[in-house]
Amino acid sequence: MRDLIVAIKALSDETRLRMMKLLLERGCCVCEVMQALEISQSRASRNLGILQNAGFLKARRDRLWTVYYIDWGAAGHAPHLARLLQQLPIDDETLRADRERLKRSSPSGPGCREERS
Amino acid sequence: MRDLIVAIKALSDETRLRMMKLLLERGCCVCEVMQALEISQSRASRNLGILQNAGFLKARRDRLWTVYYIDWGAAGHAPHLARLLQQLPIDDETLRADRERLKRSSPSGPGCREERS
DNA sequence: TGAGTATATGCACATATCCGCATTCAGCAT
DNA sequence: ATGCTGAATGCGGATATGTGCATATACTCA
Repeated sequence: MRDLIVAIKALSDETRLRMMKLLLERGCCVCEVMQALEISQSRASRNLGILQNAGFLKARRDRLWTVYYIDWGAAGHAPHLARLLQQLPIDDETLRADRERLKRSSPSGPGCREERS
Repeated sequence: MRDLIVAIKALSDETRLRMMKLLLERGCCVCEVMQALEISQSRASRNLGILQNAGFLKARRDRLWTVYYIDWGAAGHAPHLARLLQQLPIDDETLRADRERLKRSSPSGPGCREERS
């Protein structure tokens, strides 16, 4: 039960829920996530780590970047929850904006190589 | 999205997860829940209230007792999550013990006095 | 090698969560 | 009305969580 609670708790935060909805579309590196959600680097990294630790994500290195993506083959309940989340129709303006910014972002886009204000 | 987060957060606690698994079997009054989970009255009442507020439960008064039960017709995402939780096979000793104590409990156990109609 | 870039992490702090205790509230019976 | 019982709640304190800042780490490339 402990792992189930860890998984649910990981989803019970707005930042991480937005991350999951984003990553359910496609894998992203940390800088893409921080651009899409307009959050700080440490916040992005930390919360991605929590999702990974809960069994939702895996990390793969691609040159300079660490790409996080849904771990559909993980043990435990995380994949079940991820699929539910994927099927759940959530009508939300924030999520739409995140998705929109993700399209415009890239691993080498502004915010990755350059500093933001 | 706010209501979804409230719902998920409600499930992200061990006490409340145990309550949900119990109530997915049958409706219970507060004193049955506190007996089955072996928790204090205030703890039971408070957490049942949180689950109700999140859209998972409804309360009905039956003479002296307040019976909580799953609200399958609730608006929002709670019923979806409840169904997932119901279908999720969780192999856990604590949950088994809770179920066992529930069978032995009644609204007239220690803390409750009378038989139920 | 050393500079540069993406990501991770230690720390401090504000806020949120959970609980027990005691009290209060609400319904039933006499 | 009074008394009894089940349930809800205000309060205080311990613990957990989320964040920014600064720094450390890991990796790439010249």
